[in-house]
Amino acid sequence: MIIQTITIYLLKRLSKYIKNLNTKKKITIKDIANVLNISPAAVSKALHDDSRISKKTKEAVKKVAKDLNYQPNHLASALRKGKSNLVGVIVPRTNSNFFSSVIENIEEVLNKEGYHIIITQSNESYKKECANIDTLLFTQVDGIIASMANETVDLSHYEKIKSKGIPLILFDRGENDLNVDYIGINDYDSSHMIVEHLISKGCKRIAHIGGFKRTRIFNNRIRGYLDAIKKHHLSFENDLLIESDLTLEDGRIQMQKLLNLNKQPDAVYVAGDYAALGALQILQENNIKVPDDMRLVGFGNEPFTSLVSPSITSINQHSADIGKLAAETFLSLVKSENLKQSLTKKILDAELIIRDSSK
Amino acid sequence: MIIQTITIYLLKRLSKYIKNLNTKKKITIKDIANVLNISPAAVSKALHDDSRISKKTKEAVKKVAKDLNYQPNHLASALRKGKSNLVGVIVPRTNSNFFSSVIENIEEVLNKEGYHIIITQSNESYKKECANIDTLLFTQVDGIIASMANETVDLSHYEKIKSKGIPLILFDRGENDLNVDYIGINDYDSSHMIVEHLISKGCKRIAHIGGFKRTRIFNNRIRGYLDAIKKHHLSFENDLLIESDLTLEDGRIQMQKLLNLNKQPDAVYVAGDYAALGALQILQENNIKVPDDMRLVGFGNEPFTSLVSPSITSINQHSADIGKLAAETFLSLVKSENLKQSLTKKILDAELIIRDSSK
DNA sequence: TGTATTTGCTTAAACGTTTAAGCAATATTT
DNA sequence: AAATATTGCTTAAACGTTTAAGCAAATACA
Repeated sequence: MIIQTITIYLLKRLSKYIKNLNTKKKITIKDIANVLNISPAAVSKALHDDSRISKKTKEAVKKVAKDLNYQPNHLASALRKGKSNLVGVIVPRTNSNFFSSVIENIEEVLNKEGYHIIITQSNESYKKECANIDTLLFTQVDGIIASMANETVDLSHYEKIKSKGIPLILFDRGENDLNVDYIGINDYDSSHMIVEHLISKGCKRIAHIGGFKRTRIFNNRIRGYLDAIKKHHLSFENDLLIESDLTLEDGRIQMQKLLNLNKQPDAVYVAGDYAALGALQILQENNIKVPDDMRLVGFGNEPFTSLVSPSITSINQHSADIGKLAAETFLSLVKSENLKQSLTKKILDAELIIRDSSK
Repeated sequence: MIIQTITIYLLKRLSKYIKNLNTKKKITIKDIANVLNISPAAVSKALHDDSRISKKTKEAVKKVAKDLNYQPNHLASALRKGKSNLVGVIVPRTNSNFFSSVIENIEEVLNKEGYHIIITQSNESYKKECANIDTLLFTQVDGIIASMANETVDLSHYEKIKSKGIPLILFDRGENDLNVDYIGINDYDSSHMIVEHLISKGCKRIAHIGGFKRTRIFNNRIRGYLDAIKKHHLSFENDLLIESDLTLEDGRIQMQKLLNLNKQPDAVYVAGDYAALGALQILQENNIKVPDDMRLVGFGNEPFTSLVSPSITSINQHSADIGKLAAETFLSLVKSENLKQSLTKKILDAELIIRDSSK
């Protein structure tokens, strides 16, 4: 009898609030507290399964929260707790399978720990990268995981992140001078491996359409290429080493340049798969048989490399592992109280996937 | 003399605070207020150029803010003001030039009004799209501008946005049932235009590699194609109409299917440029001359369409205008007090860009 | 039985901002 | 000179949450 009375009483209070639902006023923890005649603090604790709240209260709170369609205000909790549970991710672009796979895995690891991610793209532009960092800092992210734009040489905007005491993790496109955690593959070794593979197939004039020298990873690939050439006493000509932005379009342009040489190469190693695809198109348009007349190797193991004909030999960068490691590095940084970042490199070995284009 | 004394006094206070900079404590307006011996309210107003604050105070506040490297806490102001100045953008993917250009223009328009954007990608996945919406609502965005994933049929997660009273604007991939603002091009007419262009070139068996029927825009393109075929009394065969996810890879696969038919088509209209590129690759690998043996038309006017040879005829979707219109629609919605969204379509006319592949 | 511990809450302050209201002091108008 | 308006601030509350501290009541322990 008494219980029934109480129930009816509560139902009345509830319906009063549900009526107000129409008038767009946001439901807060206070509203739930009012319905149940308990304090907002108790509601907050109940929603977070605090051990000092009775099971009965917890259930009641959760039921009312659901009935009222309560949505927690992230701004308020972030402000109070001093952390936003948001992590910013900056990539040059999201179109490549490599970056989107890294992002996917970052997200997977971080979601499990209650973090959400905000993705931004620099489009390889320094200016855009700065703007992205500003947006992320503005949003009060708890950390930033980034891969640098091609254009970036000045690092002051990254220093800004560090100076705010926010964990910064770099992957793929990193920079030693920043003294932060870095996750990547062994570009030098991978490059070396590619050249030796081509040499083993009898190639004598191996060209390299590389990325920009100023970007560390591309520089490493170029060094790996040069050292392997030197090691095997092959002739090196300046014309055979080309810098490129590694887009499909530029791959076409640079390949055409190589074909215009007096002495054409017998193999081309392109530091990116999209540019390699462009190169392949030009070769086919010029009726040059791949791999018979010219061997071709890409980098990145984009899905299409196995789909085109001939399929393109490439390097698998273990994007999933890189993403997971980056996220885990962030988590371990926020868990360790005294944030003092240092240059900690995690270098994964890459894998050469040999396909028709170099057989 | 007095001024000098005051200056020295302030410098001392300042230096005390600057010393504390090293101990990572965040600088707030309170700190600035302490340095200058004024109230936090005055600082806030000074930073916002309130007319009731003297020029002298404003300058002093801004100087100290800079010296202390003050960064406003967005969470606090968002909480207090009840708006985050953040707008969420959801796209199927950011790789296509169309979407990245739309995003760029959204950003340009919104930045001018003090808004920042958060980009999320659905990767054409319904599940991912729901997760994106949750992240954006969690971040308390002031509005959402979205283009729907291919997979999406259930609209309840979009209804969730509407029910929270947050402006929702759809573009390109929209859905009438949601009754919100929509910006797009006239897909039906564009499709019609393409078919008539091909007919004018003497084509009799025109195939269409289209998107998924369930997606409104692709359905419209299919209807435009069918109606144009019917209007000109061309024969229609089921085999000539194919559904595709419009990736480069699938373009290759579907083109191959068309080539395997007993009676091959003499023209192919592909509803996306990437898939059109894939189709072109297959045609060239099979030594089919484009446009002589087979005419080809794409959709979207991606930059590479003009770069490949033969260059590909395509439809310019006016991505910049779409982005600007979407952003402006959002702005006008937040400015109008009583947010009551209705199905307001802004349909732009598209433009057929005729290139070598259909000449 | 009395004492210590645990349970289940409440109170109140805090996070960093913005803003309505108010109040002197100064400037302008009559 | 008195009345009014403007300038330049301050005070205090608010946004919605979390959390340290505290306090009764219930339970456990000796």
